[in-house]
Amino acid sequence: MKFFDSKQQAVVDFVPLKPGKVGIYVCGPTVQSAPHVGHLRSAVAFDIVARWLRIGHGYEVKLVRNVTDIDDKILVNAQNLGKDWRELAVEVEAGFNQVYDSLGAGVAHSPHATEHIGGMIGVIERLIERGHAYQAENGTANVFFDTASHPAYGELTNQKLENMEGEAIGGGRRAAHDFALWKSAKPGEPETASWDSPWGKGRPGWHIECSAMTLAELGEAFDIHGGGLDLRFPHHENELAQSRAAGFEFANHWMHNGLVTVSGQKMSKSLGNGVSVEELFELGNPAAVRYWLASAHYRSSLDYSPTSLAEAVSALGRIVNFVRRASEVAEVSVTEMPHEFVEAMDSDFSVPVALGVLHDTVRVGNSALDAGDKDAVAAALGSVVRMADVLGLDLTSNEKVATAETIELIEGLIAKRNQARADKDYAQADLVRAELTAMGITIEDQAGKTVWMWSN
RNA sequence: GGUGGAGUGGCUGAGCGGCCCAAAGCAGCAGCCUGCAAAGCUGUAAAACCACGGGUUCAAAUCCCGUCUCCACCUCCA
Repeated sequence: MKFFDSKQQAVVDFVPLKPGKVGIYVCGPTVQSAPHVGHLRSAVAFDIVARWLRIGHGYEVKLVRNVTDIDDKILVNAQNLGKDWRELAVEVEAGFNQVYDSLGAGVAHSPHATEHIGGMIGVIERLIERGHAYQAENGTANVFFDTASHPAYGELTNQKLENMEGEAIGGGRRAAHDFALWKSAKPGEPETASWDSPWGKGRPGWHIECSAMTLAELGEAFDIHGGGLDLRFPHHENELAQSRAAGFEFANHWMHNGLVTVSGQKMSKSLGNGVSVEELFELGNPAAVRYWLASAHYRSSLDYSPTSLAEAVSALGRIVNFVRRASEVAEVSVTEMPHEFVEAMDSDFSVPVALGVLHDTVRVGNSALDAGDKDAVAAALGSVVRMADVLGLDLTSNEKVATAETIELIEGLIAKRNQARADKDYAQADLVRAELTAMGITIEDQAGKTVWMWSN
């Protein structure tokens, strides 16, 4: 299989460093405030990558997504809310996890920055020993990475130091592009937000967290480092520089997912055009949201609009409907995935193409249903279920989950309507149907029976 | 100033030298099915002349050159 390596800027054949095993590290959220759509896109994109490597290739995949739980913004937001920063971090993280889980994009390994302070100090010490980092000469505990000492700096984003805009020199920084590895504790900050280090009390810089956590979770060399396109610079560039300067192989490949836009513009906190997760879930169930998030290639930008989400709801509904109908006449059998699907996934995770194949299979299956060809139905069903599994689409999301009383009520209404139909009292039948519709229920008259499901 | 990416039907969105008189989904129209619907099937319209102008090639949406427009990154951001 091949995918686009965003460091090499080329499509490459993927060969795991260790046969049969794949290590992936994806930059997770800074738990400062509630998740927005961009976080979801990244999570779903890399979840699909991991699923495909597992299901499609049988690799043993370790997918790590970190949690940055100490950061300037967490401290500021906590202070504004009048609560302990650690409490805020825990709360926000719980919110993230709930959303990730509902989308089927939860992760088994989620190291926290605050659990790896020791490892970060270790990497920093190593960098100082090797002459790639220095403590600020202004008497603070600040430690900076010395970009001038690392000629490869800029290799990830193909930039030259002299062309880059830099920060103002200050705080003991020697050069504009040197970045903080360790940040000195400042007066007024909570005591709990600083740790002892050889350079004095302080906390880690953002980039060093990931270098230390990849090392702890995946070792000195691992297969894929992923994250949103907006993290390429400076975050990933700096991570790479640190880890390489410290003598580690680091990531063999890099993958970056495209951003979510609104009317063509990047969705971000700073622009204030964020669409909340709640808003999304009002328009579609989690499976439909996932479908939508996957509906554009992971490297393209994905433009948000209520309409595009509504289309995802309909498109997914088509798949769900097929599986529901097919399941009534056939068992899910273990079936091969269509070649076209496999090829699509193998060529840079072309999910949009894969979805096209999935829909083609659904249409074939629907035709088989109409023709009463049970073998063909079973084949299509098995195939669709497997493909949906690869993409992590939950096809049961509008199954009849309801209390016994509700079910009884619904079935009573359906019986009432069917009696009216039998009596040819269609006005009455339509009234009952309207009642059901108002309850959020859609019904389908099939040969000899009427089935119901939740609308949407 | 530097580094990348993108412009394809009404909408979303694939394709990236010949299988493209361009996938799939959504939306539309007609027929079948239905008491009517829903779901589904079948068929189908529109100038999709693939941003624009040149070029290469037997062959270009796909390659090259130029132009325009848009986006991202170079400050925190998935």
